[in-house]
Amino acid sequence: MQFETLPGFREFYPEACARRNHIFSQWRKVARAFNFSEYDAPVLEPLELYIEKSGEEIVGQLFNFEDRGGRAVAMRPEMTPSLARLVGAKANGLKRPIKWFNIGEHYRYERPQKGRLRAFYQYNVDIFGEAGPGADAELIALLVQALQAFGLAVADFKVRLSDRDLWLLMLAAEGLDSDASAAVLGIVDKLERMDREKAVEKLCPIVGDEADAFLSRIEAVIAIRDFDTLSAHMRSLASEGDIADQIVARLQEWQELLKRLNAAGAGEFIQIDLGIVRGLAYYTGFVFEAFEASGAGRALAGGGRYDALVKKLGGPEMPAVGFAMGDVTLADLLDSKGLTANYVQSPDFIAIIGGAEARDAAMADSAVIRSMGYTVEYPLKDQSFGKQFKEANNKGARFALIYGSDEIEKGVFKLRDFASGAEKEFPRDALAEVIPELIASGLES
RNA sequence: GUGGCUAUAGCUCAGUUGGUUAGAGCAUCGGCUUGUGGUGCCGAGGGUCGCGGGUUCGAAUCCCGUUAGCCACCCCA
Repeated sequence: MQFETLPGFREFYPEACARRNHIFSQWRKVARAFNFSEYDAPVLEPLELYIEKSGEEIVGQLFNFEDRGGRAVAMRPEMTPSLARLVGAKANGLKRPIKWFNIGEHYRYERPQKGRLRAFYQYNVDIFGEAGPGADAELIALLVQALQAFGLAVADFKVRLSDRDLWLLMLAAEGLDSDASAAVLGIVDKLERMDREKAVEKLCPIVGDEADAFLSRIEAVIAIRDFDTLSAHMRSLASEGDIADQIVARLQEWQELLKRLNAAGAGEFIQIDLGIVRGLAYYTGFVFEAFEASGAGRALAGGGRYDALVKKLGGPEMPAVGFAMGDVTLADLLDSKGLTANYVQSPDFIAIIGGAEARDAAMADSAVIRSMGYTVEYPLKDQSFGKQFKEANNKGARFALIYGSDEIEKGVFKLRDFASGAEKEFPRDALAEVIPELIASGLES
C-alpha cells in the first residue's frame, strides 16, 4: 500500500526544512528585536470559537470533526480567536501594552493553488491595550523590518495603508447609515477584481440611481496616494459639525502614524491606498496589506486594528492591532527574487580514518570537538582515503582531520584546510586549544 | 464548489502514422589496490508509462472515467 501526502499538505525534506527554519528564525529574530514575547496555543479548538468570530459560513473552510467526547472541534484556521481568548482571560494581570507573537501551522480546507495550501505557517504579531496610532506604527514598522530581514527592499515590496474609520466618516458624510456603509465597504474590497458595471449594479440598491456618480467618487478616493490630497479631500466633505470634527481628529492620527513610520525608517515602503479595506468586518481602524512591489500575486501579509474582537469573544474591552504573514507567499516571492539562499548544512570537520586504531582516536577527538559545539562527521564504515576526501568535499566540510597510522604513532592528527589546501600536524593533547583558533581564522597556506 | 492544462526512473525530459525487451542526462550505489579534493573512467540498481476500464492482433501512444498536481474563478479570517 502506497500512501501519498494529503492535498495541500507539504513534506519537508531536509533542504526544504532548513529553508522553512530560516524563515522562522528571521521572523523570530525581528519580533524579539522589537521585544515581543512568543506564545503558543492549541492546534485543535472548539468549532464554536471560529463560528463566533466569523459566522456559520466559516465551517465549510475548516478541517472540523466531532471528537470522541462528542465535542465539535476544528483545526485552527487562524490564530486571532485563540489569542483573543488567551489575552482576554488574563487581561487584568498583563502589563500593557501586551506585545506578543507566534509562529504556527494553520489549516484551511480550501482548494490549493498558487500561494495557498491547506496547511501553512503563519507569523502572527499583535499589540493589545494601546488604542493610539503608536501601536499601529510599531506593528507596521515591525512588518516592514520582517520583510527586509529576508533581503527584500523598496523595489521588492510595499505596504498598502488604508483606514476603515476614514471610510466610515466619508460614507457618513454621504448620508449612509452603518449597515449601508458596511455593504459599500464589502464592494470596495472587491472593486479591484470586479467590472465597473457590476459594481454599479451592486451599489444601486444601496445608493439608488446615483450609483454611477457615487462609484466615481469612491474611485477618486481609491486613487489617492499622498496624505495631503487625502487630507484635503476629507476636509472638503464636511466643513462643520460632528463629522467634520471627527475627520479632523482622525487626520491627526494619520499624521502621527505617518510621522512615526518615517522616523522608524519604514516610510518609503508605505503606500496610501484606500482600496484596501480587508473583507471581514471586525477591523475597526487602520488596515494594511503587504504586496510584491508590482502589486501582483497574493498579499504577503495583512492586518489592522480590531478593537472590538476581544470583547466579542468574551474578554474585556481591549484595543488591539495585529498582522499575519504566511510562509507560502513569502517563500514564493523570495524564490522569484533569487533570495532563496542555499541552506545545505555543512560540517565544520570531517575525520579521515585510516584503520581500526585510527577510528578510536578519531571518535575520541570528535567527542571533544562536538562537546565544544562544532560539527564533526566521519565515515561509518572503512573506506579508502581517496573516497573519504571526495566525500568530505561533497559534504562541504571546512576541514579534514586526518588520522592515519603515521599520525597515530606520533600522537598527532593532521589538519587540512580545504579552502587553502594547507596542512599541519597538531598534537592530539592540544586539540581543545587548537580547535577554536582554527574555526576563527583557518589554516594559512 | 466550477472550469482549463498536465501526468513516462528520485529530478529534468525523449519516446516516430499504435509495432519486438520503454531510453538519455543528472542524482544514487559499487569499483578504478587504505595517504589526499566538486573532475575522470568502468559498472550497477531504479519504471504496473498516475490509477481503472474500453478500442485493437498489438496501447506509454487512441477513447471514456477517476485521482493527483498546476493555473484561473468562488473564497481568502
